[in-house]
Amino acid sequence: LNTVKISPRRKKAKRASYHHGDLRHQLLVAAEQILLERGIDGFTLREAARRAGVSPAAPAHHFRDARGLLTEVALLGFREFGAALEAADKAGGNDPSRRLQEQAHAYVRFALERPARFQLMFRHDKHDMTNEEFVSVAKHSYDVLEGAVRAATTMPEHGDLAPESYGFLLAVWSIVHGFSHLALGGELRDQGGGPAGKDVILKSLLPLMLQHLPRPS
Amino acid sequence: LNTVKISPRRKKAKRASYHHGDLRHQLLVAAEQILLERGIDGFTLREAARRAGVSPAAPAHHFRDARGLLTEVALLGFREFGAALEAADKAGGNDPSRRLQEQAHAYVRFALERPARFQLMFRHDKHDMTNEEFVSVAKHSYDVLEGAVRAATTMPEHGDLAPESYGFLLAVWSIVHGFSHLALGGELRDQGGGPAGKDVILKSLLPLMLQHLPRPS
DNA sequence: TGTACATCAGTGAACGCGCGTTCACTGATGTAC
DNA sequence: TGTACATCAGTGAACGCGCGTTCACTGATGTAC
Repeated sequence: LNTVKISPRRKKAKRASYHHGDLRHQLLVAAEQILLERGIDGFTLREAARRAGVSPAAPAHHFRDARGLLTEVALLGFREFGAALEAADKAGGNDPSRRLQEQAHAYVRFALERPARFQLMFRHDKHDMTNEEFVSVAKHSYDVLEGAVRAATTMPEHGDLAPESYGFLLAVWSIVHGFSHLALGGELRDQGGGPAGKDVILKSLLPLMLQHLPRPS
Repeated sequence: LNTVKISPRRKKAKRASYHHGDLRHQLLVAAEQILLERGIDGFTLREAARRAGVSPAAPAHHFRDARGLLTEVALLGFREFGAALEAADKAGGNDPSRRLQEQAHAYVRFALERPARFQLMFRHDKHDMTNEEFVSVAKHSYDVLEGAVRAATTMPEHGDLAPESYGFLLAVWSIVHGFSHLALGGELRDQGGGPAGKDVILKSLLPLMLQHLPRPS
């Protein structure tokens, strides 16, 4: 009892052992906080180490380098993103149009709720594109969206996409991606008047926008 | 004659005078080259000075600091961008739908032809938002787009935008903005198969996408 | 047309900064017997 | 249950780097008379 209480080297909550035990995870958490607070270019490996309460050399035992850590954050982002799209797709039931609407909504919701991850996910200069797992997880998100577009345009599940379907896919992808970027970039802050917060935009304007994207024939 | 030819301090083409004479402009040119080659985060003021053949302290006589230079680049970008949108709008004649299509096309074309400017223009963390001229020039581009949307949705030229019109505006803006970002981010490189270069996308897919954005009522 | 002088637009050396990464190290943990 | 030893996951000091910016300076240019 006493030895525990008097044990040296406790600063805050206390770490029972010399080894951190959870450092890898905590570095990822710290990275995401930094991305949020300072933006992607404000990220530094040293700051992540600082927040995890560890020396600047410690992260090297868990990630090859700074880029390796960010790649992992982006990978986790795409995992969650893909899962969100899949869940939305399921929520759309058998109606291809609803599946698409749900996915579009989920896409924007993810971007607004996890801005740090979302923006990092598409900053290819910040991660390691030779990481096969990352590439494949990212591809999967794309496939989920493509699946709903195939259904909406009555295409078979495999084989080349017809040009019209590809155009349609691009239209949907562009609109949700563009809206997400505009919103995160603060581009919509001024215009539009009214009491519009992000929720209002999501709940009333997104459906309005999607009205303009009926599925072809 | 002789004095000119033998004049010292000529390195390459020759500068007749001690003063540079065109430094401000050349710094802007150099900045844009750097943005192109190294991306926005690869820009440094010293590198711009280096390319202009001048000491690192020289730029301070023309721009407050590094951010000031980038703000100027972005401002020039928005000027050209706004002009391109206006020209496209005029090219659409009296047909609101065509005016919109032309503007959308011009939007994407600008992004693909001037990627450095375009990406910088929307990176608010890199420029000085207290610069009134910058803000007003940026606003003007938005107004040009809004004008065509008003016409397309039979709204008066002034006064608040109806919610449906605003949704429509957001849809058009999002789609061209999103497409531009996806293309510049290399997101469309792999998928889609076929011989698709950027031109193909622009000429065949953009119209396809816009088909899905008929004007309301 | 000259001349005195103010201003302009450069130089180059120096500053302090925080960064990513490397290095030799060491105490803690896990494993084989 | 002990013990010997390999491996793991940290430390902390140090490295070299390029950056933005400041400073005192100076030669070139423009202006007033």
